[in-house]
Amino acid sequence: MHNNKDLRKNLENIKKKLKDRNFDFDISLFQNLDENNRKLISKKEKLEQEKKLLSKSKDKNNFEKSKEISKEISKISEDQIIAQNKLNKLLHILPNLALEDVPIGKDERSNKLIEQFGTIKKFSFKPKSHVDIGLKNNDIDFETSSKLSGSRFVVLKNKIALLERALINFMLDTHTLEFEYIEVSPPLIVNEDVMFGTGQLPKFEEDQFQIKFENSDQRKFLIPTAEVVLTNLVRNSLIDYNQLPQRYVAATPCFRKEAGSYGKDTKGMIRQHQFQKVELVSIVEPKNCNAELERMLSCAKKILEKLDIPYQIVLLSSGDMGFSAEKTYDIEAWIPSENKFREISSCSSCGTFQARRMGAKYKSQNGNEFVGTLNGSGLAVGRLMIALLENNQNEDGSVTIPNVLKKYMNNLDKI
RNA sequence: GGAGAGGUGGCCGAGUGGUUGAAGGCGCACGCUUGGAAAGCGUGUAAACGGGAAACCGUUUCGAGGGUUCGAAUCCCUCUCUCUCCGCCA
Repeated sequence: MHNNKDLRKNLENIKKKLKDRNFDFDISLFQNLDENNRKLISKKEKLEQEKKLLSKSKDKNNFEKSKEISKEISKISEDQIIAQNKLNKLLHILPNLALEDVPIGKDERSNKLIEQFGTIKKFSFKPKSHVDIGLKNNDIDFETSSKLSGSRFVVLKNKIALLERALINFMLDTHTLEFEYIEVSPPLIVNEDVMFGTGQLPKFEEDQFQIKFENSDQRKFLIPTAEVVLTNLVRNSLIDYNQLPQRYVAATPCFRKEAGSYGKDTKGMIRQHQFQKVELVSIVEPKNCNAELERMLSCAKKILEKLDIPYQIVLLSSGDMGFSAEKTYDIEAWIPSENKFREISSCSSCGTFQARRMGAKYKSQNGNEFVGTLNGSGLAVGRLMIALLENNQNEDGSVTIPNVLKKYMNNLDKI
């Protein structure tokens, strides 16, 4: 969410920057709604002041007049709330603006390759996909999952289930012990305003799974990522500056409808309605957002380096970034069966965009200011498992367990 | 699910109809004191929105929303959350 005053002052500039985010901002619509709203506010305030004076006078002769003003106020208030809602409807769907060093472009074709790590293994045989590898013992079982839950779910069994747990533990240990993230085990169901805070609502409601409780008209949602809960840990709060930065990590299931992606990645575990993800979130002073983004990226990269999986870093273009982001790096891991890199993490700085939505501030030296928020996958577990299985596969169909993972895998060398 | 008690500023905590945006304490900031620090003393310290170049001014806000009243933190209703006890339960 943007600052209203900034918006008013820099309309043309912001319109241009929103265009870079593929958002067509209607300036005159905004101005009409904004002016109408402000007109009603000042009208209301004048009446309120008048009424206040009358009641303070405690003069019985004024009481009738005061009653009349009350009626007028409630009528104008209704109009004002309607005007405010109309304005909010527009403001709430404006995406964040891209930082200066973000490449401008409509879509992923303008993304910028930053670096590559690791050497891509040359197989002496045709590498199998994770789906085929999982067919052994039926440990990645899509047949059963479709029976249970339909498409885009999976049942993992045996050593593959163990591998999932091992990867989660390995990542959590790395982030907590080496990088000072605080481990959190959060709720997976959250309130509507929490989803608003990080920007999933109102614009992306169709991607979310909604939960309805009995005897309540409140809507709740399954989290699409732990970013939602971890970032909102600081919602509606005022933090002392010496309590920053705060760094949180959580491994949670994530739930997504994946609306609009029908037909895409239908095979295998790449795109599921439910998947495990280890998520990193930082709450920082806004001036430190950039440094923290680099730090977060390096924490996520470290996981792939320890597992010796080749990856590349991509700086997303303005048009390819998520709604709340001001700058995003994707980490893409090498997938042998597809002969290409695929997204396994996305690390974003959101500046103060989410903090405004959440009402998250800190006491800085110059008064109370909104905090900066960042989030990144560290990493997506399902996709990491795919990368690991495929990159470490042997001709006989077995998969070699990397050294760092052995202690989490009951000391197995291979599966 | 039953019974009770609560939700006040960054935090704790007074406050039961009229300058209460709100005592007191803690915290924080600045100053004095000190060789330096701590302690001590003094001063200051809510937010949102609107107007203004700014100083500043105005309105709102005591969990949320309604109601009573000329006037509500204070009275009434609904909702919500927290705590305690009982029941049930992984």
